[in-house]
Amino acid sequence: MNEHAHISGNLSKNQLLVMDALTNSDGPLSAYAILDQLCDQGFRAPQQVYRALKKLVDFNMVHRLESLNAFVACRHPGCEDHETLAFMICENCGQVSEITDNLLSKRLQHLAGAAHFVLNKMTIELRGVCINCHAT
Amino acid sequence: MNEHAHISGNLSKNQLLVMDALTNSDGPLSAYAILDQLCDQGFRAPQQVYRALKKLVDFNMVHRLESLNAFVACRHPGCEDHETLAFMICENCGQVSEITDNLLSKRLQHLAGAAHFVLNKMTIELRGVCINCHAT
DNA sequence: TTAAAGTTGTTACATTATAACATTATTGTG
DNA sequence: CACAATAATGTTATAATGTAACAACTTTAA
Repeated sequence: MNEHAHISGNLSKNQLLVMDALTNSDGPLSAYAILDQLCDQGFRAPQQVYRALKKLVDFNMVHRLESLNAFVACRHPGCEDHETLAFMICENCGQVSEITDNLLSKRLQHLAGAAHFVLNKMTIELRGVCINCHAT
Repeated sequence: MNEHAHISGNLSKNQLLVMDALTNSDGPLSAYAILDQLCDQGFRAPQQVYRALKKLVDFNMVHRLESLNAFVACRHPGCEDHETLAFMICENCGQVSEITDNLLSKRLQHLAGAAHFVLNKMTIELRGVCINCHAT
């Protein structure tokens, strides 16, 4: 699989099945929830899900939400040119929205730089209640 | 247990044992690593650890690192008046340092506010290599 | 064509976390 | 003090999440 694998036509069978499950879901899914859904398509063991997820995360088509132990399809507009930085996760309805913000990114890089800390990865997850769920 | 429980004299026996284990550790510990350490003191089941951890996290004496599934004693200077916002986690030595930064905090609140998202909790974890570990 | 890399299937196991129930200890109030 | 309410503890069992390891098959590229 080459560096253009993020075009879904290049995905393997299992990768495509897992990607579809996530894309068709309203919100994040756990690996085992995906496994349950894909039993009909022949999935039998968690490895089949985890292996596909690993690739999809590598391809930046799927994000892992650390605070939920769950995975979500990338829904950021313009999936090619962005770097998703943060997530807002509604604790009521489960909806996840992605944040790309240059000021935030710069500030975090500054803080790391000031500490001479070489950044590999940033995990930023905001938990709360989305606009639809606190409509009074 | 009242709102002054974060004074360690007010901790229960198990809470104190778990707190000591974390305080004496170089870096974060998993719940089961704590359990192993405390077998000598009579700990037998994970619940004993998880229950103490829950309280210590409530008291803001311990932080949970979502990206590690591990716990770390609060080492932020001036443990009374701060709100730890973020963590830098060295993937080489395991050291964790805490970040309190007003600009970062304000930016995140602004982003949430702009989306009319009511913030409950922020999880910000920076993974990388600390200054001691990339000394060339 | 054939070696390398990628993908799949499968069994077993490791790690992390919670449910549920019974009991004991501590605290605040009349 | 009595005693109700709250907090803490001990324990067994189970749920949920994630990996190791091995064997086979498929695709890719020289």
